[in-house]
Amino acid sequence: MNVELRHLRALAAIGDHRSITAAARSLHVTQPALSRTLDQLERRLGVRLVERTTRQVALTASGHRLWEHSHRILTQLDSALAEAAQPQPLRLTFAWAALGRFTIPFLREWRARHPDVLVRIRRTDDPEAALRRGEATWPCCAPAHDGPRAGLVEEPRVAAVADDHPLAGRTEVALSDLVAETVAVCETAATTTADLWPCGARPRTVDVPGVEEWLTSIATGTAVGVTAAGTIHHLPHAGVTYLPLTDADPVTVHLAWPSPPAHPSTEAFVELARRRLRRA
Amino acid sequence: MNVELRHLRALAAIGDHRSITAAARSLHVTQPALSRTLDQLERRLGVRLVERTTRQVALTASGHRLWEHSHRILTQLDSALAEAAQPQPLRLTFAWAALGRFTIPFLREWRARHPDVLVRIRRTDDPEAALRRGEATWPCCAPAHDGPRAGLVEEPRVAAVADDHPLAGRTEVALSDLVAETVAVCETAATTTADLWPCGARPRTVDVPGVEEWLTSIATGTAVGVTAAGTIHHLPHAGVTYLPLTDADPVTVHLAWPSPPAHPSTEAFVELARRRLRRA
DNA sequence: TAAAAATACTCCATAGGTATTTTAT
DNA sequence: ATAAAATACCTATGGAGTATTTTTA
Repeated sequence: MNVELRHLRALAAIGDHRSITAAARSLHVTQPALSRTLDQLERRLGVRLVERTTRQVALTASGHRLWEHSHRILTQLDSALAEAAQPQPLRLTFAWAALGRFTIPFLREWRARHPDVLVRIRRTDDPEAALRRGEATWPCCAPAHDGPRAGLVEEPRVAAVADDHPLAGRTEVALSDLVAETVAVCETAATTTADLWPCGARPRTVDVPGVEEWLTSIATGTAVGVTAAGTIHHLPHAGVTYLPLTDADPVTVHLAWPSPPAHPSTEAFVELARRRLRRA
Repeated sequence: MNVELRHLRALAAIGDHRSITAAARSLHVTQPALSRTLDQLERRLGVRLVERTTRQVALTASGHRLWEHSHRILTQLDSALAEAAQPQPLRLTFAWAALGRFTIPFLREWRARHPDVLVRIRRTDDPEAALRRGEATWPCCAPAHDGPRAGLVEEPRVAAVADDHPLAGRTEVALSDLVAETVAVCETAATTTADLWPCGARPRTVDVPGVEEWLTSIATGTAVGVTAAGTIHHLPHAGVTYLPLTDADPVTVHLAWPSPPAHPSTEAFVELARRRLRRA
């Protein structure tokens, strides 16, 4: 059964007007053409859809169902096409901290230079997956990614502990202060693992599936965390205190993008990021 | 933009296979044909959907969105057509009591004689509207309907009062017992109005929008109701007591159907109903 | 250089138009 | 008798095939 959109449009209009002539007018075709289109649809489905005499046009049970479905499907198609025809936003995905304190100024500059290319920034627990699917145009912080990427700003690391944790009163901590703790590590987008500590003097770790669970386990005192300083600005932190980690190497924030680029402005975006944020 | 289903199918397959040649194979068309179809779609939308070189095919941001939407729309279309191609159930709609105690035996006989024509029976507050739309094939109890109809069984009327109403202890009531009460009358599908009482000795009435509200207003003691005896079997009646109404004329239950009939078995159904249920 | 996409061209299937006939009220 | 749907016939658009060229990894 080789049904085409014109068949759906035909049934939709005929059901609306309860008249083939009137429906034909509304579709800007002639009455015989529409008559044949309806006949075709019925033959291809093997079902009577419209009960018609020269005086009266009425939908059958099947026709009524398909009439409703046709309207729904045509509406969905219209919005899908309208959406596709519009310029798509450049999607930027991050798990922890995007570009830290540089995020806002950088996006402001982008907007000034490319006012027509919208950037939509969204947090997700698994930016690598979004990158692989080609869905998110731009995950940040993807150290394990083997596609094209650019190392940008360096962020100092900070420790995250519960507000009522013994360390919370300190003004700063060292790696050695955390060895006796349990450190929460995000499974899909970790910025910090036990490798940060010298071999032999590593804390216990516990895997958490996402940022939400990472924060919760810290706020409840189940674990402590280590992350990039930018996280402080990008995540809610009720019940969590962040402290500078004095002796840990900084994190390098990477920008990664799908190859080939899903969005036409990809190259321009990378270029601007490189110019403004390289080893800042 | 004159997009057709073949464009959606093309994009769906190309997105799946990430190759025009492979997608063309799966669609049983040649590679040049599919190449042109994709090109057409992009031109008609004015948007690049697939970033392609001779070695690599990848969806753009817009292409990815439309690829997903295409799959969804095509799936919906398939099921809509499959549903339409199947024989539709004969829909029977009622507001209060269908055919009362005859409903089950009658539908059993129908099923024995027409095992291939399913009957779906559904309650609604406004069967007349369903009938006008041609959606429900068969509302019952439509005394005001001016289309084709058949008078079938006669049902005695009963009074409905709250369990804790003074009349609830009686074994039967008369119309005069209800004159001092407020009678709830359904706006869209009333079987009983104040006309039932002799002129000059009529009770106060209150309009309710549907059966649900009718039951509630009775159970809470706000009003009492009068309906056909079949209602007792077809409606839940927590908190409501039904009593025979000794001196009221019985209700004639009608069968009404859309003209022309939406379902091909309409005539057969009416005929059987007439034979079995006329003035039963 | 090899594999895949794009282009050139040809053909014919069919959607849609005009003219006319049939049908139901 | 009249208005609307169905049928007959014709035209031309454009979708799909074959053959070939172009491109990139």
